[in-house]
Amino acid sequence: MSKQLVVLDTSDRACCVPITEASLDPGQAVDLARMFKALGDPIRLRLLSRITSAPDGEICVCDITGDAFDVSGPTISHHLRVLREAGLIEGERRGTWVYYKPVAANLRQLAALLDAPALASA
Amino acid sequence: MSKQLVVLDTSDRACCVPITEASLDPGQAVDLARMFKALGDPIRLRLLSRITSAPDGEICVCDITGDAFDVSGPTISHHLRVLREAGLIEGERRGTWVYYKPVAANLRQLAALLDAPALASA
DNA sequence: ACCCTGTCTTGATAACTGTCGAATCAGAGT
DNA sequence: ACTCTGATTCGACAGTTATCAAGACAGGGT
Repeated sequence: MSKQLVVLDTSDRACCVPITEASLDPGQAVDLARMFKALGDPIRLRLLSRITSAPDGEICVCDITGDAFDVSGPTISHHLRVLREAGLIEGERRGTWVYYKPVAANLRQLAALLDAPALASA
Repeated sequence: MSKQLVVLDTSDRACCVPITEASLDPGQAVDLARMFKALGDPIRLRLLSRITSAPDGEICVCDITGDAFDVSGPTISHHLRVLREAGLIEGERRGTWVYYKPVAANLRQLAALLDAPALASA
């Protein structure tokens, strides 16, 4: 269960090249789009923000459920699953609680793709 | 017609702060999510790549329709509209043809949000 | 063995999205 | 005016997604 995208980076340099540099390979675009799509929801964006900004580098689900998020527990769980299957976070159960932490490599890959020095003048 | 997100940046510093730094404001999350969602489709990602990597900084729709994209004209048009309404590109008609170019400020804002130095160790 | 709390899965439903064909609009050139 | 080409909008349909309530699973404590 729990298929999970790890780092893509198949052809050593294909990853981490800004979109300004060349037309995106169709196959790569699918994987990248899955990650961006996972970010394309306000609740997931806030969840990821909470996770990445956690002091210990990880956060307990118990600290987000029923909090400022006005959605039910299952819905939170669903969004965490989407983020996890997109490869943006990863979770681990420790006793009663489940902890999530970001997958930095993939987050940085997205940032690099959008970081467009050639666009500085627009 | 054609509502279009320009730069968000309402509270001078709210923009461009990495998600690692603080929990995202719910209102901001909505606007940011709309941009990420626009990137969350392989065809749109490839379209944006073509637009941002165009030599002249802009590209004619006539150069993408019926090209390597195996979707119909109306579908291309639909995706361009989504990108435009998200504030990632902007279009202009010149005579018979329509040209699109990226909105660099908003693209850079997304990159900055994901650029997470604090995550370097993961 | 039993419950209790935390988290996830299932099943259902309403809303949204991607896609196409057909129709429409915008300009340019006879 | 008419037509031709490029681009968009409209209407419809299949597939996907967000959400919740109800139920299931995992571990810890009594």
